[in-house]
Amino acid sequence: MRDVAERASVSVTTVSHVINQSRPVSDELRGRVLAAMEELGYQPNTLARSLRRGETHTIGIIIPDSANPFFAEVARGIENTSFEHGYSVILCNTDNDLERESLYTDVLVKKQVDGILFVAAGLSAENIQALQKRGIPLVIVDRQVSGVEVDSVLTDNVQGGLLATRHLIELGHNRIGCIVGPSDLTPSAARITGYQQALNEAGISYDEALIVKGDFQYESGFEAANKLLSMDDSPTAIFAFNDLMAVGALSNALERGLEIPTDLSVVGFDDVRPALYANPPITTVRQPKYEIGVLATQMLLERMHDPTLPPRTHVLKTQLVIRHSTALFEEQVKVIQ
Amino acid sequence: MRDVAERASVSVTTVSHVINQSRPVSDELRGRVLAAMEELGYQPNTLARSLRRGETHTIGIIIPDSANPFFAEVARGIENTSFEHGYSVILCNTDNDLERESLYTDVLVKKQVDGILFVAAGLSAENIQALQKRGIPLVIVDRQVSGVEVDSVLTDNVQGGLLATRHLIELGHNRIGCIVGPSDLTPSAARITGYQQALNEAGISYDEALIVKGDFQYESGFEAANKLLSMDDSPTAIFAFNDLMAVGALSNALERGLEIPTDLSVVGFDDVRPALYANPPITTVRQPKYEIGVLATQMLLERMHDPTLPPRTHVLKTQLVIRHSTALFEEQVKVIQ
DNA sequence: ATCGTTTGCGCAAACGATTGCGAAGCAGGT
DNA sequence: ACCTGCTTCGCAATCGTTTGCGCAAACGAT
Repeated sequence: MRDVAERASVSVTTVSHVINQSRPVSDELRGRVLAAMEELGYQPNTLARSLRRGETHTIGIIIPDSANPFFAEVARGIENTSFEHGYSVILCNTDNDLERESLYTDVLVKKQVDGILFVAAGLSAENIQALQKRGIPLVIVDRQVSGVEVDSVLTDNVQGGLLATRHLIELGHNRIGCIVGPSDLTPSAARITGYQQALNEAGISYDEALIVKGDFQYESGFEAANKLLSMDDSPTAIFAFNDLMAVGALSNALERGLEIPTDLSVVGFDDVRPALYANPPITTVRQPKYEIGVLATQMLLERMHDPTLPPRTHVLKTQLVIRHSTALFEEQVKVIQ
Repeated sequence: MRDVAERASVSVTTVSHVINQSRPVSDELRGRVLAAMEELGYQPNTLARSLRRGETHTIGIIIPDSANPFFAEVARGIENTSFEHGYSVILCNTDNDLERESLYTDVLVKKQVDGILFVAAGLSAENIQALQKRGIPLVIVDRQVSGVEVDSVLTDNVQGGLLATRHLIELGHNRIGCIVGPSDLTPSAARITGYQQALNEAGISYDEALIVKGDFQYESGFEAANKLLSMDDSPTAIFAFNDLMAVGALSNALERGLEIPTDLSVVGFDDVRPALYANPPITTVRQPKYEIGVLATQMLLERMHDPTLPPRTHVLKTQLVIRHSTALFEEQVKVIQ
């Protein structure tokens, strides 16, 4: 910058001001400065600027696993809109490990990111509160965290659970197996609520035996279905709380010679690609994953511009996507007869 | 830092030196400084340090699409080992767009990342050369780029193509459809070479009609299989150049009532989760995706430590993973008879 | 007593920008 | 001739570190 100033016979002050258009500069000088910058191939030093201005044009995203198709989509939404607004993103996978989440939040504050998008590893609010104490703009995504007032974008998981279960009930099922997620993850709890609500509406009693716990991975879906389908009075339909487990359940059913959807209906959650790839393609509850990322980023940008904003939370609706893994229970009965 | 110095009644110089252990400090003073730091909750300012030292402890990763299961795995390998070594990663998706790749390389140099992991968007070496000119440590991953001498970690795609095709040939197939990728991507070209080589070995003539182009996405695999399977003399086996297309091909075959592997064998490439999820699970050529990320990161770290190193390139072997989408052609014949 | 070595520490100049404050020049009004 | 107000610009402090250079005390060895 000093070189530019010298070459243009002006002060660095002036150079700075023509770069940032932060105060009027005569056409004469502006021209000289621009020319000098051009000739020297000058590029402002981002670090120095950040140090001085206290903003890095970088945001952090804290996420359980960017290789999980659900989060991968969300992350793309984030990365894309960040890019459009001139922000870079630092990727932080926690593997649902609170320790790692804590280490990464530390890194992000040290790097002075301008804001953080946060998918909590657990329900502990500690790391989030630490960030709030430091006044770092923050929006939490997908998983609710109690005990903090903070911007958030969530999906209506109760509605999602309702949609899936009602669909199955309308098809005539009344023994509906449920492959749930870890109990410390809020989305799972909410989907159970939706499930129960739908049963209530239909006057079907809730049977604890039909609930099997998974961990949102394919393998656990396979195992869970294995339990469910080897019961004496096995369910005629399975509602898995994400698509990966649904695909696992499907595999298990297929492996034991069941025909889908004739012998068993299965519905998933999320609408990630693997649900579409399956044979038959799996009926599922769509979450607007990419849009979640976009929306969360927009909220974060707004908060960064105006930290005094009152905390807001957006709750996005889900949508039932009917494919070919679900069918009328009557038909199944007919087939048996 | 000044506050710390004041409180400990020492100079900032000394504070700096106890922090960095960059020169001996008496136990007396060190104790005072440490105490002062503790009491004030002092944390060194990374930005200022980076500005001064000229290193950011940040690396950039330029990648076509982090939501693609293949790259997602690679990225996890990168992120993980970066984290272990105290580096953060800035995620840059290019969508195979050279323009966007160029914009992102600009961002990364401006942000003064210490190094870059680069999966080229095309075969243009321009952006890479720009980085080399600036002396930024760099290793390119997965896709070869000609015209530059640069560290790289690649997979032996010829061997991969060979493995897959040989497997099919050993099973008695001699009309093997091939769903290839975009011709400007080096891995695809190499796999074709492997395919042809295997045919040669077996004395099977190469039939251009059996080659259909896809774009590495599920849908294109579906379409390609559709072409292949509606030919008069349709192939008895299909080799798709990645798993996503293999799954697409599988779906198409299933949809037209074919039984897999009885009526048609299909093998994929990469060994991503969707290949395992499929029914039947798909035989595929495994690339050590996560390890690619790890290795590439290690190479980058080494290069960062010693920029004078001669350019090295690691070529990783692939491995055939036999699952249930491939079977003997004789059996198929028997079934028909 | 003198002399070279360590050892321990601080001053002040970088790193590359931004910005409050003030000065100079010039126009117009009295 | 003097004051006022506007436009244009530069000085120098600042952001929070690192680090070359120099100084002083301590220390054993001649």
